[in-house]
Parts: sequence; C-alpha cells; structure tokens
Amino acid sequence: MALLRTREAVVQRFRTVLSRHGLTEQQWRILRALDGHEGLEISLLAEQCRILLPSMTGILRRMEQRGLVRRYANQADGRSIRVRLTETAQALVEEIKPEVVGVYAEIERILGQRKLEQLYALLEELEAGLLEGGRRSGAV
Amino acid sequence: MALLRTREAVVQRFRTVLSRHGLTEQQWRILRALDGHEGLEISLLAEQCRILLPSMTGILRRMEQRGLVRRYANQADGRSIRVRLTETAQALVEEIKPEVVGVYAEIERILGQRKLEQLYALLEELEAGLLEGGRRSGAV
DNA sequence: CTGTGATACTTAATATATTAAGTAAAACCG
DNA sequence: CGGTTTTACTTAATATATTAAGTATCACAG
Repeated sequence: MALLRTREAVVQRFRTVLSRHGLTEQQWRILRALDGHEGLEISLLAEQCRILLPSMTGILRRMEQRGLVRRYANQADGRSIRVRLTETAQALVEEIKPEVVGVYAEIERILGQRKLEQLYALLEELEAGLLEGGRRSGAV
Repeated sequence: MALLRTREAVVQRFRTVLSRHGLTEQQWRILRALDGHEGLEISLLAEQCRILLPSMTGILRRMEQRGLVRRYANQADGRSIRVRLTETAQALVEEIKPEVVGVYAEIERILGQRKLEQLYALLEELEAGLLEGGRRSGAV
C-alpha cells in the first residue's frame, strides 16, 4: 500500500503536467522512449515502457490518429512493426521535457539526493529479489 | 519508473495468490478493509483502499453479485451507503489471509527488516512531501 | 520443401482508472 | 422556511490493464 500511495502521488504530479498537453502518462512514456531513436519495434517499446502488447495496440492507434507516431513495416521481419515519432511529436517532447524535469527536480528537492538514491537502490533490490524468487515459485 | 517497476513486481506476487480465488487486487483491498468492521461507508472505504468512487461503484456491484458484500442504507444519512462483508466473504478472507501474509514475509525476506522499514520511511516521506507541495502549486 | 513450434502482433472480453456530469439528501444561511 | 452550497454517490465516456485466443511470419528439424 505504501508503494501504491507513493506511486499515486508521483504520477499525479506528472499527470497535471501531461494532461495540459492532452497526453496520458503511458503516452508520455512512449514518446520519451521513442525520442532519439530512428524507430523501435513495438515489442521492445512495450518492454521499455512496461506496457503490455494488447495495451500498446490501442495506445499506438490513438497516438497515430493524433499524428504523434507513425508505424512502418520492418524489412527484415514481416511480423514486427516499427514505430517512430512524427515531427509534431518531436516538437511536443521538446516542449514538455523541461516541465517534466521540473517534477523530477521537485522530487529530489523533497528527499534530497542521498535519500533519493537510497530509495532507488531499495526499490531495485526489492524488484530484483521478487523477479528472482518468481522464477523459483512461478512458471519454471 | 523505478516505482512503477517495483510496484508491478509486488502486485504480480499478490495477483498470483488472489487470482486463484477469483479476486482482483482491488477486490482484496476492499475485503481486507471491511474485515473486522460492522459496515463502512463507501466513501471511507474508497479512501482507505485508494480507489476512486466511480470505480468503487462498479467493483462493489460485481462483488455484490458474487455474494461477497452487501449494501444497506445509513439511517443517519440518506446519502451515504454502508457496505459489509457477507459470511462467505468472511470465510474467504480467512482462507486467503495466510497466503497473503506469506507474500509479505517473502518481501521482508528479500530486503530484511531494516531495509524494509527504511523503504517505508522513504516512501512515506516522499508521499508526504508531494502532498504538501501539491497544496502550494495545485488547487488553492 | 513440409510440418511444428516459436514470435510479434491484434482481437476480444472483462475489470479498473480518470474526468466530467447528473442526482438526491444534508447542511447552511439569511 | 426557501434558496444555495456541499456531500455522497452514480452514470457516462474514454483510456488502460489483464488474460485468453487468433493470425501471420519465422526458424528449424527432418
């Protein structure tokens, strides 16, 4: 529950910034992941953004309709599809970036750099432990 | 993103337990919050479970259909509605509790008690700071 | 080349989340 | 008491999450 509450509070901060630009948190994750790449496969993108493929399908469809991303076939593999940002999206990312950086700065101001790093370390240790243990008691 | 990933890993653990009993994570939060109470108002329940009222409406409707909760009017206030567990639900909670405790134990085993407390403290400090700052830059 | 299994997605069905409106009952105020 | 604001929910509309199936390719063994 502590994780839930804290994540909720953090997300809320980002959401107030992003919603001003008509974006959801997930859409921003995708924009940020695509930024600086010539094109990513949907499955890689999904993995980086922690969004499952069925959700990606819908999100990318909406983003494509708004002219934020474009999909194109992968020469080498007829199954996979690549996605990249449009110029509109590039500009949008540049516009939003500083605001998002501000939110990160606020978080660091609240905890201080030392505690923030401590928090990261603990979160990652816990995550790693759970993934590790998952292999034992989970699906082989 | 670290918060997101870790929360995802934790929730995944609980979900494997809960889905065996046909419950979602949110439904479990509600069962746990109602357990030991004679009846809670929906808004209080929503607050404790960190679930917004519009979501509560649907979740409670489904839980009522499965015979897990019952709603009844509040004498003192015609607007509010109280909810309480059925006997079926009581039994289910007792059945699931030990499994859930097992997950908590696993988490503590991964981090150790000291680090776990540290993590809680950091999460709460960050949450408090965000809520505090939110009042400044947010509504009002 | 062919059957088989694995990949990369999409579709479908159900459950939540989130924001904005709508509704009914209280609380408040002049 | 009548009008206004607030409170406690529900409804609606849209966006995701999650699990299970379905589809088209690929990779590979025989």
